[in-house]
Amino acid sequence: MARSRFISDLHWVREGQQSRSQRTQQALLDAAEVLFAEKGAEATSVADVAAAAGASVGAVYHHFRDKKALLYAVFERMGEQLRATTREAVDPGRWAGASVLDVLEGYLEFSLETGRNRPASKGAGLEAARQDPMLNDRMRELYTEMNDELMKLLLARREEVGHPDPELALAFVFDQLSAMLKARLAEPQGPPQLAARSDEVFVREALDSAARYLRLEAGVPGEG
Amino acid sequence: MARSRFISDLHWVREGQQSRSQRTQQALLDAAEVLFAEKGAEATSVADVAAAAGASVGAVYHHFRDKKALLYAVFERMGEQLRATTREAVDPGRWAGASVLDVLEGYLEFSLETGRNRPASKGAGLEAARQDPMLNDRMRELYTEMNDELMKLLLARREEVGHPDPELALAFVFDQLSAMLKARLAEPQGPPQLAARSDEVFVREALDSAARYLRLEAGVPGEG
DNA sequence: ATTATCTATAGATCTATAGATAATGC
DNA sequence: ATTATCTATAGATCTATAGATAATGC
Repeated sequence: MARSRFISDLHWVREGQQSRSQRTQQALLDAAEVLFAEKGAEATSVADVAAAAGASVGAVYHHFRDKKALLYAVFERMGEQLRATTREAVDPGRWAGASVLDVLEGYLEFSLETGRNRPASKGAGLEAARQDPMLNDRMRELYTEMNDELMKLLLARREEVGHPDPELALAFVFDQLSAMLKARLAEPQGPPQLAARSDEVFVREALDSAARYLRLEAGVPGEG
Repeated sequence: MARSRFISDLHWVREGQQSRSQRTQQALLDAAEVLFAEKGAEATSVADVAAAAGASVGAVYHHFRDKKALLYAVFERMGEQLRATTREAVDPGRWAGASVLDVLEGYLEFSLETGRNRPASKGAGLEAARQDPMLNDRMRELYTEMNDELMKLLLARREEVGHPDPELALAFVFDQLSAMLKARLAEPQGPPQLAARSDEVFVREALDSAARYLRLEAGVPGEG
């Protein structure tokens, strides 16, 4: 109790002011995220963001130099989030003893989960990248970093692969899966044939396809 | 000569005025297409479009009621184009005697070619669909129509498929290929692993993957 | 006292129109 | 004469700021 009171006190020394400030800042970011993802950044006025956050235009400019700074902040927040979850997901220790198929399954389920979790975050990040060349480059870096880590996990297991060119084949499968995930998670976009099928079926067939193409020695799980 | 003069005369009866008008209209659509695809429709002003087309703002409003009408026209033009090339590509007569793999190969090569042909057209169409819910629905219809035709071709050949659920498997492969095509053709987007590889390698591996997953009787071309 | 927020507004676009000018068509 | 185009501009946003008001912190 004494300890928790102490921590609380420490917090409260500066928290009243700070927490109010941070609360509005987060509210502004949340609102901007949703609106940018929904209508696009250009179509969203600063007044829209302020209203959606229950704040005023002045508050926006107190927290962010200009509209572009708000766009950058939305992007950065998404980037941090993506980076954090990715770091956790590709931790090599986590995958000790796992097969290629295990890693691919983990990638699929992880992506489906995080993708469905906060759809606006990713949408707003993509929108921000579309608006600004610099952010577009940063987005590329983020994905490259993430992809490299995952490819490392896969390449460390290339002995399992019977395809004549294991590196090409693993890159191809990775491309295949990320393209399908992107299509499946893109909210307002085109209608993939499989949209109606459950995630379980999708994951099962995707892994079956990968296993056969890669010619994995272990064969297809659940089948001779 | 007489005949060609006659036709020319017929043309010229109304063509002077009309052709001038149509030329500017096309120039406006071309300019809008490129700018919408590049910067987005919101970020493109009517004055931008006029300037890029070498015309004036007034000319834009002579041809299109408002900016939204211009957006619709850009979309419609893309739709017509897509529909025309698709009709030609999925003509059943064209595919008499072709195998599942032949059809898939045709789809890949056709998509790669048309996709690279006029990148702005598709980009502007997608952008237009993003701006307006009605266009988003029309886009869905267009793709559904196209997909249905192609799925018909594939389903007519389901006897070749060894996968326990041929309909699911064909839908899955189709999804797989269209997702990969989309990623491969999306200009300023993320970096797929395979971007560096040639189209030939991409097509070859994609077909190999499809053949193995579908368990096609004919086996993989060029391999045992 | 200091920091956060709000209200009101100047200045910069951007859309759309009205009226003038130029190019065809008889 | 009729249709296409241009120039100039009114009216509607939208961004960003300045100055006033409200909420914490000592």
